[in-house]
Amino acid sequence: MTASVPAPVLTSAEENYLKAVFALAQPRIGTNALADRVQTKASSATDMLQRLAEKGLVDYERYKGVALTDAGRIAAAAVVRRHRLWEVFLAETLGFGWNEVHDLAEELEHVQSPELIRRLDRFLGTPTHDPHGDPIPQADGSWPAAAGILLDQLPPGTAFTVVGAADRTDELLNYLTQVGAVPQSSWTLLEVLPFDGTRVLQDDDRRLHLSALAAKNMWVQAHPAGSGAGAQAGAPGAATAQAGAPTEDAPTRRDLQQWGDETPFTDDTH
Amino acid sequence: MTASVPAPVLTSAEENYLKAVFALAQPRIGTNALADRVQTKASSATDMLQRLAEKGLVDYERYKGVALTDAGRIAAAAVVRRHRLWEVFLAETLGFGWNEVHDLAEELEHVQSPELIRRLDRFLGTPTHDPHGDPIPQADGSWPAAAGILLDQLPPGTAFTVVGAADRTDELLNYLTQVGAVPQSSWTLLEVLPFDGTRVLQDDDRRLHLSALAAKNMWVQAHPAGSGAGAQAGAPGAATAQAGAPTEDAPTRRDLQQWGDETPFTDDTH
DNA sequence: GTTTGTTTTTAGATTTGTCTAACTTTTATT
DNA sequence: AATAAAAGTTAGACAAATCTAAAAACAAAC
Repeated sequence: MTASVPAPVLTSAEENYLKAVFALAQPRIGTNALADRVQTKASSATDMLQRLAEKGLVDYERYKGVALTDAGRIAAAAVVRRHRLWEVFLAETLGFGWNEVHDLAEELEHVQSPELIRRLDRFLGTPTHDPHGDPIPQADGSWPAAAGILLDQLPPGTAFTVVGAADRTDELLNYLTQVGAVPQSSWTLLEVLPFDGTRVLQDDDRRLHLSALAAKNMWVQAHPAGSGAGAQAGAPGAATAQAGAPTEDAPTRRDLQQWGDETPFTDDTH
Repeated sequence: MTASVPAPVLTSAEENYLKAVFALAQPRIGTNALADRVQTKASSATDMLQRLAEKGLVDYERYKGVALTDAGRIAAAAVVRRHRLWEVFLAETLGFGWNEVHDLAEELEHVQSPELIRRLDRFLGTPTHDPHGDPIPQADGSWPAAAGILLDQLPPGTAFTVVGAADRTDELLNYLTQVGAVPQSSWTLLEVLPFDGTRVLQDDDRRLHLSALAAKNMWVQAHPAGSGAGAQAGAPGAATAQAGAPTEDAPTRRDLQQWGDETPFTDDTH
């Protein structure tokens, strides 16, 4: 039954543009930058912007770029919410690595059903952050605070848990996965080499050197001061791989207590 | 990232037509019947059939209807597999009722990723039948046998478990859901009224009258001869709603031991 | 074996989303 | 300010998927 699928309020293409505007429009964003982001040509972006403007989702002015309207911001947040919930599902429930979830979530996010998202959210234990540490817009429209701080800012001698990556490129994610610095893994920052800022990390059984650049792009959560070696910040209740359905592969992060308040909003809305 | 989604081998529309041909082409199916099924006009069906024929998926001859080729049969089974696995997920994991899963699965089935389906299948415990009792084509291409027999055929005095419905219309599913004759519920067939064939069922605490027509459209599995009152045929290991994610709503069936061998192939491929 | 009626196909148009190529506006440079 | 470069827009075309309207093929009935 093709027609049993209800006509979507927004097409997948419209949602993708909206998400891109949301991600890039600090105040406004230009046509070229937008086209670049959604992998089309500027002319296509112009067309779409005019359509979105007609629907009242963006504030568009010829030659002056676009910004989201309030309605647009709400619609975009809904798409981001769907995307990130699916990412959590793919990582935690199905065991995909954090470097594999994005593209699939990109497809799943366009399935239209508020009820589906509500149930998925509930099943996953109402997570606050996706496997990359990005905040998941909540059902009430609120945005959780950052999942942690950048490894960059952590004082030496501190034990911590990896909770995400500020840079979600395959290069970084694959690298971190390979060396085992994945979400939920715990380490101690032994020292910061004075020469180039390299971070020396210690695991239960491995020692790892990370470049300053890598450290600047890893979200971590420091363990409470007086906590022992294997302290884990993870909360129970969320859905991990289950009995009868053994999933191997990369582990992922879990919802953790909040931190600062300055949601850093690193441009990308994956 | 629009372009990060790989170009699909088949578009959603192509998959839908394919599924329809698969469902209806006993030997062959006419253009009108097909158009009817996919909710389009005959002219659109003609266009699409010519495209599918070019791709080698159907054997199409002007004015003579279509049949699937071997390649088409394989492709169609893959779509049906995806659809039914998602139905199981929606029902068992997210707690949707069996009358709600079809439309959503219709959207989810077009997400392109063999790995996703492999993991979903594993997570669900490699189920053999969907919430309506329809067989799920297995990864190796095999088709499980029917989930049970029709309530129609059950001798009075037998205890049984509901495992599906041969008619998946909203009318029947909603009705059965309302009276509690849902998948995994257990009953005893007390008697068949001689006048009109009404079935009298007995629950732990309720008595229920079902019309002969309803009985003819319910898949049930008889409990083993010497089993007591609350005997349950359900196997463990599959994924139901989990801790931290309480899902209410309708329960659903579980994989059960096989039965006959004549997979009845009731036309519809939902 | 024509005629009538149903089924199927063709022809032409429409919508969405895209493209290239050409043109216009804005911004930066000298 | 004049001009070159960059950014943005318009125009025209195309592919997918659909539609309506009209023509063609087939099936039956008389």
